[in-house]
Amino acid sequence: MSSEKQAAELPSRYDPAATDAGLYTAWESAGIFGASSTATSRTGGARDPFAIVIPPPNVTGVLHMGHGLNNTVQDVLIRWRRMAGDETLWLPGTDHAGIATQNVVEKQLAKAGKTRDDLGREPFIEEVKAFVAEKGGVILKQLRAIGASADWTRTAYTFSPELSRAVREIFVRWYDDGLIYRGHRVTHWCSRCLTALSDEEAESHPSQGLMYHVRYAIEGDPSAAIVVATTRPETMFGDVAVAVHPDDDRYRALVGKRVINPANGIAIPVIADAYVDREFGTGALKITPAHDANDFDVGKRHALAMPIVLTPEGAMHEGADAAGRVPAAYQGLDRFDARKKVAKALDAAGALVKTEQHHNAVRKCYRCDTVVEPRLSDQWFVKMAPLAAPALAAVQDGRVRILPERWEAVYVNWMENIRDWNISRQIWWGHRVPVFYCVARKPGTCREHFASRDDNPPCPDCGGATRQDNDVLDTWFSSQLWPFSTLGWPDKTADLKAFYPTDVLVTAPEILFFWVARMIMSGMYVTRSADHPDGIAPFHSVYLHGTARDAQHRRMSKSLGNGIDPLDVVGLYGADALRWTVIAGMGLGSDLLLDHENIEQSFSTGRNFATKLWNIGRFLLLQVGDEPVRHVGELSQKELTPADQWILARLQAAVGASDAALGPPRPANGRAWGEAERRRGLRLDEFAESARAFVWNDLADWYLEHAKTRLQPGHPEREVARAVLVHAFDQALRFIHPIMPFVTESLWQRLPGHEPGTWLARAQWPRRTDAAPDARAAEFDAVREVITAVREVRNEYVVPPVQPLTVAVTARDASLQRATAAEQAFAARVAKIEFVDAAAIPSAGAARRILGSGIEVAVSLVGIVDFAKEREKLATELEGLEKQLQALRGRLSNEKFVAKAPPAVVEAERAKEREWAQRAGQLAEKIASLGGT
RNA sequence: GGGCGAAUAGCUCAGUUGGUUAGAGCACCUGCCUUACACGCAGGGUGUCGGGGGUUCGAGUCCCUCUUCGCCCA
Repeated sequence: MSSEKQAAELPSRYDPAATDAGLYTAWESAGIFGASSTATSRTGGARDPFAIVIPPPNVTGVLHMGHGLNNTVQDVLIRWRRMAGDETLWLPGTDHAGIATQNVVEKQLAKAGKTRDDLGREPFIEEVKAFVAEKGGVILKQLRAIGASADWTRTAYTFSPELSRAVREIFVRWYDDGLIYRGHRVTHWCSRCLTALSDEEAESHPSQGLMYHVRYAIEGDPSAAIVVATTRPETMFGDVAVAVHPDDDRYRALVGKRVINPANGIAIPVIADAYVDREFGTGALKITPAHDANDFDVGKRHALAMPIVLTPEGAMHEGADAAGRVPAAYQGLDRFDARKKVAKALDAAGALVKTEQHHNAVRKCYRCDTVVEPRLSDQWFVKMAPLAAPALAAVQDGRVRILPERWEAVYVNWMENIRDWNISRQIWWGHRVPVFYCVARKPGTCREHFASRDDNPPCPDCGGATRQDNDVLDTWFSSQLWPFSTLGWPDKTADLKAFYPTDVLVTAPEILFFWVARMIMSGMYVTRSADHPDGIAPFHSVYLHGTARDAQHRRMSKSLGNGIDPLDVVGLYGADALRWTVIAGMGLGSDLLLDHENIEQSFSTGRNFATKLWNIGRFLLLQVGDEPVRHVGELSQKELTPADQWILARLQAAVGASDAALGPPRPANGRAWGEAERRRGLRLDEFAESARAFVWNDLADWYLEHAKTRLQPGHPEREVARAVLVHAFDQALRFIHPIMPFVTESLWQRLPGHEPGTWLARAQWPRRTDAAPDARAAEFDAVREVITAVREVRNEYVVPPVQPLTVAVTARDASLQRATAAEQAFAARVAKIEFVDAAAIPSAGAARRILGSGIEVAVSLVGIVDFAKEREKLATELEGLEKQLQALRGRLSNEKFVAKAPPAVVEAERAKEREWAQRAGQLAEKIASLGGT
C-alpha cells in the first residue's frame, strides 16, 4: 500500500466513532483480555500475576461518571501491567443490591397497585429475578464502550449459585466459630424499606431541629419537677425512667422518687446512671429503651421495661410491652405528625418549658433517604473484634497499603473502635440467612437454632423437620467475599491459586468500611493456615479515588441533574477523550471537576490530545511512508545527529518518569511494603502528564519539526530520521495506550513495519536503558534555547513572524556554538533566523540575551530596538540576580552554615555562586555597552 | 463532643527524609490560517506558600497557636 493510499484512509480530522469501531471486538476475539490460570508464577507459569476485581456495580444500575472514573483507573492499571508482561486478570461482575433492587421492583408493583405481600415471598423473588434477567447487566455492556479490558469469561454475580454457596459457607463457618449471634438490640430501622440497617447504611446528616424542654412533675409534689431535654417528644410514650448523673448535686435528692410522664400520665422512676452527660441539655435524660441505642443499654443495666411505641412503618401504636402507654388519639399517627401533636399538647398542659433551635445529626437510610428510627428488634450480628485484629495489623505493618495515605489513619481509627455488624435485613431479595429452627422443638433436646450449608436440613438433635430464618443477609455480606468467591472459593480452584491474593483494589473512600475493610477481614479469615496464621489479605494496595463533581463542587447526582453521561462523551469525542480527561485531571485522591453545562470544555483536554496524536500519525504516514524502517538499535552513533540523540534522551526520561509515576506494581519483597516504597506510585495524573509532555512538547514541537527537512525525498539523513521518528512514536504509543487504547492501537497498526496480527494492547511496555544520554543531546538543547530566546525578542518588539532576524551566538563552549551554526537551516525555517558573526551585529542596534548556559544571543534590531527598554530589562534581571547572589554569599560566609550543612550542599552552593557571579558579570557588561551603569 | 486531614498562581493540584531563583495542567492575554494539527503554532507567571509565634546555619516543608474548610465517628 502506498503512503498516499494510507493517508487517504486517515481522514484529516480524527473521528473517534469511525476509528474506534470494531477495535474492541477485535481485541476481544484476539483473546487480548483473557487471563490464564496456568500462566502465573504461582501455578508454574512464567508471568507474575496481576489481578484486580471490579467493585461490582448494582446489577440494575446504569453507567455514570463515578463508574467511568473508577473503571478507567482500573483499566489503565490492567493495560499497563498486561504490556509489562504480567498475567493480568480484571474480573468483572455485578452485585444483586438487595434493598436497591427490591425497591425498584416494588415501585413497579406499586404502579399496578400491588405490594410484595400481595404476591408472597417466592413469587416476588421470581418477579425480581425476571426483572434482573431482562434489565440487568446493561452496565457491563456500557463498560465495553469505554474500553474496559475485563475478562468477560469470568463475569460474576453476587447472587449466582456459585457465589451463593460461598456466602453460605462463610456464614456457617462464622456461626460455628461463635462469630455470628442473634441479638435483641436497638438497631437502625428504615420505615420505608421496612428493614434494619447496619450502622454504615444509616448515614448521619447534619440537621437543624428543635430541642424540647419538658417538665416532668415529681409524683406527689406537683410544684417540683425535673426538666428533660429531648428532640423526639413523640417517643415519650415509651419512656420508662428519667436518668440523672449519680454525682449531679442538682438532682441527687430526687433519685429514687417518681415523676409523672406528662405525655401519658404514667409515673416513672428517677434513676442514676453515669452515662448521663451533665453538661448536655438540662443534665436529665428521659430513657426510652426500645427507641434509642444508648437508652437500651441504660434500660438493661436497670432492668427496665422496653415498650415499643412505633409500628415498623413509623406510626404510633402500642407494641410489645406498651399496653396503655399510647393514648388512642395518637395511635396510627405518623411519628412526625405525632411529634407536633405531642408538643402542642405539652404546651397546652404547661409542661413545655421552652423549645430552642438545635443542630444535631439525623440518620437517614442510604438507599431511600428516609429518617431512620432506632427500634428494638431481633437481628443477626457478626462479632467484629476478632476479625478486625488481623486486618488492622495487616495495614499497620504494610501488607496492605491505602492510598492516599491519610485514609490509613481513618481505617485504623475505625478498626480500633469497631462495632458488631448487623447483617440481617427484613427484605426478600437476597441471600436468606442459613439458620434453621426445629419445627417441633423438644425442650432440653433440640438446640434453639443452627446454621447449615444445606437447603432443608433435618434437626441435628431430633431429626425432625426445620424451618429457615425469614431474614436475608446484608448485600455487603456477599460482596465482602468478592475477591475470592469470584475465583471459585470455597473450592481450591486454579483461579484461586493463580490470582489470590489480587493486587490493587480501586474504589471510592465512601465504601472503605462498607466493603474494603470487610473484604480484608473475611479474606484473611478464609486463608488462615499453618504458614499464614493471620491469613492473607485479598490485595496489597487500596487506591481510593475522588468523586466526580460539577463546576460548583457539588457531587454529581440524579436528583440535582448535574451528572454527565459517560456514553454521551464517548459519542461526542470518543472513549479516549473521556479516559484521558479523567486520568489527567484527577490527582491521587482528589476530586474530578467537570462542568455538565459545558461538556466540550470539560473534555477538551482529552479530545485535543487524541487529535494531536492522530495528526502526528497522519504526518508520519505522509512523510515517512510505509517502506520498512531500520531498527533504531542498528543505527551507529555516527549516524545519529544531536537532534536524534536529544529525542532519544527525552524518550528515556519520559519512560523513567512514567515508571516512577506508576510505581512498583507490588511490594519488592513480595510480602509487605517497605517504608520507602509504601507511598510510591499510582500517580496516574503524573504518568499522563509526563507522557503528554514527551509527545507534544518534545516529539511534536521540536523533533518532528526538525525532521521535516531530513525527511525530504533524497535527503541523505532520511533513513535515520525515519528510523528515529518511527521508534520514538512507537514507544510513545506504547506508554499512552493504557490511557487512550483506541487511537493508539489504530495508529500503531499503521506504523511502518507493523506485523499483521500483533496488537499494541499486548505489545511490550517501553523499557528504560541504563546508558547515559549522549553528550550531543545537550547541543540540540542549546539550539532550542537560542531559538526560543530569539522568539521572545521577536514577540517583545512585535516583529512580524515573516520578517527575518539576524542573530549572533557567542558561547564559551565552542561545541555549542558550532552546533547552533550547524542548525542554520532549521533556525531559518522555524524562526526566520539568520546566523551571522558577532562582529556583523551593530553594537548599538541589537537586543541581547544571556541564556542559562552562558550563551549570549544578540539579535540585530537596527531602528527597532529600544535601548532604554533593553537596559531596564537587563538591569531588572541583574538586580534580581544580585539579590540572590547576596543571600547566597551571606550563607557561604556564615561559619555555622559551612560547618553544619552537608558538604554536598555547601559545594553545590559554591558552584552556584561561581555560575551566578559569571552571569552577573555578563549582564553588567551588556548594560554598560548600552550606555547604562 | 472525639478522630483524621486540608489551606501554595484566577481554578484544580504537585512540591518525596528541611537545602537551586516554589512548579504543572486548565483558564486567561497578545500575535499568527507556517504545506500533520486553529481540537493548532509562538510568546506571556511579583504567588504576604491562610494569620501569628517557635526550632534551625537554613522552613512551603518540623513544632505550637489561631482562623477557615472538608471527611469519618459519636
